[in-house]
Amino acid sequence: MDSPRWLDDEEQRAWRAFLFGGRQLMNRLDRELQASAGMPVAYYEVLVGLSESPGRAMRMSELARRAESSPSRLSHAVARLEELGWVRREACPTDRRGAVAVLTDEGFRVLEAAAAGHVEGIRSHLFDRLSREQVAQLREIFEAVGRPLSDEPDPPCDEDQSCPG
Amino acid sequence: MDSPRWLDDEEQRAWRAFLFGGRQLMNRLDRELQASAGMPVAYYEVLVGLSESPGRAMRMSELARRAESSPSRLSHAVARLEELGWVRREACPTDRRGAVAVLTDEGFRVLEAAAAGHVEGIRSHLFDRLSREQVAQLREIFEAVGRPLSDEPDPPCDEDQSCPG
DNA sequence: GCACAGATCTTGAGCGCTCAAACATTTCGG
DNA sequence: CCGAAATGTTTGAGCGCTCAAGATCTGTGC
Repeated sequence: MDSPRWLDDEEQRAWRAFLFGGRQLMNRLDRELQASAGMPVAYYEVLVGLSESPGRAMRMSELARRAESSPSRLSHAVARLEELGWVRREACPTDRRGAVAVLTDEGFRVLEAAAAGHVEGIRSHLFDRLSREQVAQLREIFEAVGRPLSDEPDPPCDEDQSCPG
Repeated sequence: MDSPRWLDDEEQRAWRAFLFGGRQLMNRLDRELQASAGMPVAYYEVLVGLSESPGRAMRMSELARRAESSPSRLSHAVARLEELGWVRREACPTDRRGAVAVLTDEGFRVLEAAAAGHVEGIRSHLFDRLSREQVAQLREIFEAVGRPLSDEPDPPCDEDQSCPG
C-alpha cells in the first residue's frame, strides 16, 4: 500500500481525533436539539439564517449557500418547515422562477425557545473544553478549510456549486 | 433573548467557521469516496477498523464504539456491507449473544483500492491548507472535545453509551 | 435451578439526504 | 422574435440513520 502521499503519525492522530470528536460533538448537539425542539440541527440553521436576514426572508438559493446545503436538500427542508408552520414560501418579485422563504412568527418563537439550550450545548460540549487561544485556533483552521473549498467548485469532473456573483 | 451564557464574537465566528468548513470538508470527502469507491465515509471507517484489528475481525459492539456509531447503525451498515460481499458475520465463540464482523478478502481489496484516493482527499482538502502547528492544534482541540464526552454518558436523562471497561 | 436485570445484537418504521430528472423562467445568439 | 443554453427550484426514488421494540443470551441472587 504505497500511496503517493500517506498521512504521517501526527496527521493520522489529528484526523482521527477530529473525526471522532467532531462526530461525537455533532451527534450530541443533534440529539439534544431533537429532544428539546423537535428538529435536527440542519433545520435550526435554516431558521437562524432566515432570522438574521432583513425581513426574516431570503432567496432559496442564497439560503442554501449559507447553510452549505444543496438546493434539493433545502427544498425538502423548507417543505418540512412549511408543514410545521415555521416557514412560508413566497414568490420572488424580481425573478419569477425564484422562491423566497420567510420565517413565520411562530417559527421565530420556536427558534427563540430553542436557541438558549442549543447555545448552552455548544458551550458545554465545545467551548468550555477549550482555552481562549484554542477558540481562535479553531476559527483559523476552519476558515482555512472552508474558504478555498467554497471558491474552487470541483477539481475532478463536474461543478455543482455555482459561483453566482 | 437573554440566554444565561451567550456566545461572544470570537466564539460565534469560530463556531460558524467550524460548522461551515467542517460540513464542506465532510461533504466533499463523502462525495469523492462515493464516486470512487461507491460507499459513504461511514462504511469506509468500518472497513478500516476491521482491517486494523488482529484477524481483520472485531466484535460488533467494539467496532461500534470505535466508529462512534450506535449499535443499530452498525448493524444496518454491516448488513449492507455483507450484501456487497465485503464483510461477513460470524458467531462469537466466547459469548453466544455476540457477533463478530470479519473483513473478507474482497473487502480488503476494495479498501486498498479506495484508500489512496481518500487519503489524497483528506490531504488536499485539509492538511495542505494547514501549517504543521495547526495540525497539532487540531488534534489537541478535538482530543479535548472527544475525550470527556466519551467518558460522561449523558448528563440530562438517559445513558445509551455503555462504559464496558 | 429459576426468575430477573442487564448486555448484545437485530428489526422495522419514519425521516432526512443525495442523486438524477423534470419543470419553469431568464438569458443569450442569431 | 425564436430556439438553445443557463439558472432557480421542485420532485421522486433510493439509501443511511435514529428511535423504539424485540429476540437472545449472560450473570446474579435466592
